[in-house]
Amino acid sequence: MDVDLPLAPKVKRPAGEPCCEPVVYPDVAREQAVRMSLVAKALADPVRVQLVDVLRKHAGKVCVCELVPLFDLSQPTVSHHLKVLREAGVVGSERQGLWAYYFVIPDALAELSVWLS
Amino acid sequence: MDVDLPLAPKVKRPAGEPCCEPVVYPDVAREQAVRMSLVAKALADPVRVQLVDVLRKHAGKVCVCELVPLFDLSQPTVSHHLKVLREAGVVGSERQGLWAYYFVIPDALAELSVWLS
DNA sequence: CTCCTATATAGATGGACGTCGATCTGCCAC
DNA sequence: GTGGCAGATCGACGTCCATCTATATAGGAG
Repeated sequence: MDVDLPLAPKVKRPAGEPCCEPVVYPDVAREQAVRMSLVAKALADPVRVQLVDVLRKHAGKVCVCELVPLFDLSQPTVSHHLKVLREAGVVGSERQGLWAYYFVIPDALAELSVWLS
Repeated sequence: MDVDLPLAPKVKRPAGEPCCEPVVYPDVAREQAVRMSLVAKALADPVRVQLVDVLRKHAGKVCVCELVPLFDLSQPTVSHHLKVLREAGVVGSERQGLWAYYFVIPDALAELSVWLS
């Protein structure tokens, strides 16, 4: 019962190699990482990337009736992807009579863009 | 049976508004959208964003044993996230004895970064 | 060889995602 | 009012994802 139990961590390195230097990681981005991962998740589908691409290249509002025939998808599916982008703050929408128009919100992509470059 | 079925599309516009102008969308990016969405999916988790952030700020190889204690996650979960990043081509790995070192592959983020800016 | 350590893999589980058809909501024309 | 149209929402289905525990692999120490 009173034997020496080998419980001490001891951190025995197999050789004299340092491996884990005591480098400090100041955790630069916790909330920032959450924000950027949400934008990345909104872009984690090729359809949504193409939707944003079309909206950005148009530099103005684009009617949904123009977006739907661009894809081999049903209208509800395209509407769902637009909703995902809108809830991520990447695009905005506006109704005019029967039609709905979507546009990009450039600031939403800025943080991720800066971090990537 | 021989009545006039109202099958003609007719595209009746509620008013004289144009709505859908005949703008051509040259489908700038189909495979490109797939590639970028795969990179975005790899970044669609805050843990993976922070992993890439740490690796980029270090500008060299970082041992896994340094990455695991940065998160409140089990070691297999961190290993899983590193695998996701590696399969997306965002990071690379290298074994030295017992330890494994990970590093960023900058070119993987270039396409998405350029497109975002 | 045996023990220990660092990492990867396997299997399970609860939850989220992409897609569809069907339906609902407004709006315009008549 | 009725009818029709654009778009959004709902419910369901199959698949993928993030996490865990448990186990496997592989290399060094003794």
